[in-house]
Amino acid sequence: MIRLATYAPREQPALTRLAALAPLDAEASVAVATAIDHAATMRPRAELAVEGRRIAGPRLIVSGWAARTKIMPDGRRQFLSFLLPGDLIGMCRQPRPIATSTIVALTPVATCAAPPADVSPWLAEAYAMSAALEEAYLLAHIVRLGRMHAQERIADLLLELLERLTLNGMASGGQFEMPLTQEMLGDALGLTSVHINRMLQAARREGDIVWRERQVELVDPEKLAERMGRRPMLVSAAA
Amino acid sequence: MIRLATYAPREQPALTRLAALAPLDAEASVAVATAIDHAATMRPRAELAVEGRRIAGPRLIVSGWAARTKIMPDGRRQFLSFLLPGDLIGMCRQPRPIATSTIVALTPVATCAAPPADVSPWLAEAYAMSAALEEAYLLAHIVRLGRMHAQERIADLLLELLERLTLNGMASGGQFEMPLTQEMLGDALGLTSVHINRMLQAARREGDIVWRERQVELVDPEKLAERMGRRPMLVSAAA
DNA sequence: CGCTGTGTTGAGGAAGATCAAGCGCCGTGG
DNA sequence: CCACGGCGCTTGATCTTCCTCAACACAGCG
Repeated sequence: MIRLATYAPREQPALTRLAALAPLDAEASVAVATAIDHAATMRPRAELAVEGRRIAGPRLIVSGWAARTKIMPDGRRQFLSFLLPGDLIGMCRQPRPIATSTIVALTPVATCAAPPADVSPWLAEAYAMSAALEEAYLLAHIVRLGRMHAQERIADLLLELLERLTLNGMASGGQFEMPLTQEMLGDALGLTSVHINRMLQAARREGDIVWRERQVELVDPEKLAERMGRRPMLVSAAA
Repeated sequence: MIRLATYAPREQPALTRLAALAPLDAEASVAVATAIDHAATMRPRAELAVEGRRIAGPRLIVSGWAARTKIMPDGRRQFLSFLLPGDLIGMCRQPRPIATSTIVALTPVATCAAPPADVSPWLAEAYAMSAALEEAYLLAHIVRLGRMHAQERIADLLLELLERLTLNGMASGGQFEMPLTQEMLGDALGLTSVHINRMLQAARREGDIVWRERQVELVDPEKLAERMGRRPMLVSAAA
């Protein structure tokens, strides 16, 4: 299902992801690769976009993790989604390039200008797939928050992250590097970090996940996904 | 803020909304009005779209309420969003017209084919605004589910509905007709109908809302919005 | 060396779920 | 015409999940 095009070396997650979303031709691959060469990096906690403010232009995440966030007047914070290498930001086809949410870097993040879609129809296709996936993940997040218990929320989110990181080549064998703190996980899942901690311990005790030294392993992703009634997004989006 | 164009009679909420999103010219107004004349109606519980299945084409809600839903294998149900007169469905600019979620009619619903965007640049503009608003409401819903208490969720959702129904002319003076049952409200807000019931009573006791005979009145929407740190979506989207 | 951020643990409390029952309303069918 | 059943709303009792507050261990880092 996940195909690696000739021009998508494993070493470059952003290119790997786009090539997996659509079979990029040479023009597209070169455009993306050269764009990546001109990436700029930001520190953790830096804001890649601010809600209500104009966006410079569409950008591509080259490395690092970021999150779209909303902060309530009393300080409560909610992560709307995570942004991983290969994800696009500010791709509104709208005339008004206004950010609908604030985006904050969770780790050191490198981004580059996203090559315009008219470089190649395949690149445009990849962008379209990316946008469709993004919406699908937003909807999945609503279900998580609305109808899942703490343990389910955690498992479901980790499965999503595994899926996405597998797509861009940053995960394999159910294992990936996890830069998120338990507090960040809580802010994404509508829970407190204390509760996240306890539920993670339970999951570890039950042998579902192994988590040490910033490395997460989902012991049996298929079984876990089955238990949650989860299907891979790409299948449903591309079917 | 909400302007009524010459061609948007109060009697037609769908047209009213589109005209409020962008100043429609005669071509656009006529196209929409004639499309509305060919609306088809469906019964409650009928499905306007099914997740993973192809969509016939973009459609415009003419009257009635619908909801995007996800149902988990064990029967848990989550409403992703509500669809009101003037809302569009199936407007994916994607090559693949696949529904990302199931849409079910909550009341008798009339829909018509959405006039193509190239009828008029103003109509295209209205569609773009509509899409931007839809995303903004999705994000707001995530915050509701993730970080708000039951009472806040209810108040916030009612404020959103008031805002949207005011935009299409179906509400005035903080008052509108409410076809949703308490169970539907629960399915949208990630709560049980029992708890919705109790929280509604509390809100009534405190004088925040009046709800009888399918009519909802938010006694002081501005104060309520202030208390929740809520701003009108259109302002932030169009600023 | 103290500081800050992250993970961990405990005790107690509050929000919301679950289970169960009853009520009023309305459409349907005898 | 009335009995019936279904649906939506309401209420009570009880239980679970998750939060809050607090403290402490540990590591990296200036």
